[in-house]
Amino acid sequence: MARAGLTAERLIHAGAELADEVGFAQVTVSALARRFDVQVASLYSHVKSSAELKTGIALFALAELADRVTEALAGRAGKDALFAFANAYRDYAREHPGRFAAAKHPLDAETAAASAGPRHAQLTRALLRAYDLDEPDQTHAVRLLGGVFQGFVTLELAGGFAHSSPDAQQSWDWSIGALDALLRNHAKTDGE
Amino acid sequence: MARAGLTAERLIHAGAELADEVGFAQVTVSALARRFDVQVASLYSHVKSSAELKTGIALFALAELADRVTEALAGRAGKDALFAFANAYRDYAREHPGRFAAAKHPLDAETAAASAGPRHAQLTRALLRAYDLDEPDQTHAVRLLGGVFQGFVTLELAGGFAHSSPDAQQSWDWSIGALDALLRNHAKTDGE
DNA sequence: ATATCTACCTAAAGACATTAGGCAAATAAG
DNA sequence: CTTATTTGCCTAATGTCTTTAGGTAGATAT
Repeated sequence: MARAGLTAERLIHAGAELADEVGFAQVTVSALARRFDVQVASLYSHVKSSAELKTGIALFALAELADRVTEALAGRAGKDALFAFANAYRDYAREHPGRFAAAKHPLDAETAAASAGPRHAQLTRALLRAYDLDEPDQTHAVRLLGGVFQGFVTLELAGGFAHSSPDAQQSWDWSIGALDALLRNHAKTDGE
Repeated sequence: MARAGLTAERLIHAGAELADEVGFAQVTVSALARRFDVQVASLYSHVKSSAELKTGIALFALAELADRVTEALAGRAGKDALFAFANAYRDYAREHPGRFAAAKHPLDAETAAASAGPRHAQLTRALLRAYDLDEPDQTHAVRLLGGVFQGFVTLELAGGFAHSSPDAQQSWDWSIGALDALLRNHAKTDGE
């Protein structure tokens, strides 16, 4: 029999595609084996376990998303950069809902530290440079923005804003615009 | 043999407790049967399926959370109400991480409409009354707040802010305070 | 006390995860 | 080019979870 040519990378990538098609929760070793037309046990030469496979997909998605954001941020600053970051994030989630779900997959501390997670934080700090925030405000802002992006997009993808007007796009633009104003108001030593 | 006295309600409640102990994803019909010391198949007289059980826990958690928020909001308005709402939400998630995860469980449109989800939106609108926003700004604000609460708390619970200073509490207070300012700036016909 | 109902049971089948051990295809050594 | 070695994929088997079908005994009504 001809070999299928499996590798951990191909499995993770196919797992990401499968996640976008059927949902991250439905990504199983068995489904992946069917997709490659091999026996289930064969995958275990390349991934240690189902958990490791899902972690691999999570790391892949986090890195891909960070790449997108990096590209979106290039040559921009201030409000322009904020919108570019936010839209890159949201667009990725809408194009790749399964990978986005994977990116939210919990990682143990060690894995998280080696993931693209810290890169996301760095990208946010780069974006915030134009807003000229003191510490610890900058860290607060990193967390607020992370929360808004992830939370809003998650709710939108879950259908939370469907069947009601105005459409989600408008609320998104309004929210990011409001955050821009919020950040400008907090520049440097500015209280309350 | 003495009967265990199972009912759908007891199963859902026990499922919520189990979720807090071992994680919502680990709540299974089997684990619940072990907890009640009955055979697995016995549960199927009370719940149609594993999916229905999880949906039941999700609805329970959403309602419980809405109750908490309702209580927190009583007699408060403006910034005070905003902090009360936000803290009730976050405290619930920290006290009941499994139920909080359950509350994020995707529901089909019909179930979602009959859930406490719309009540959450109404509570947010009640909170926003003091900020005197025009439509569609009020809807935008409902969505922004929903996103921030859910996103920030999810990231915090996932350990995203661990091992770094300042602690999450400070970022939370800063963020909610900043949102209060944001909302005040957008009162009525206020552009930019 | 008998009849009905139903809560919980046993039994069985199907899906997924995982491990152990085997064969054949790719690769390296002669 | 042949032989030796590695290793990619296979078969087989076990355990867990979900779900359905049909039975029994304990609760409830007559």
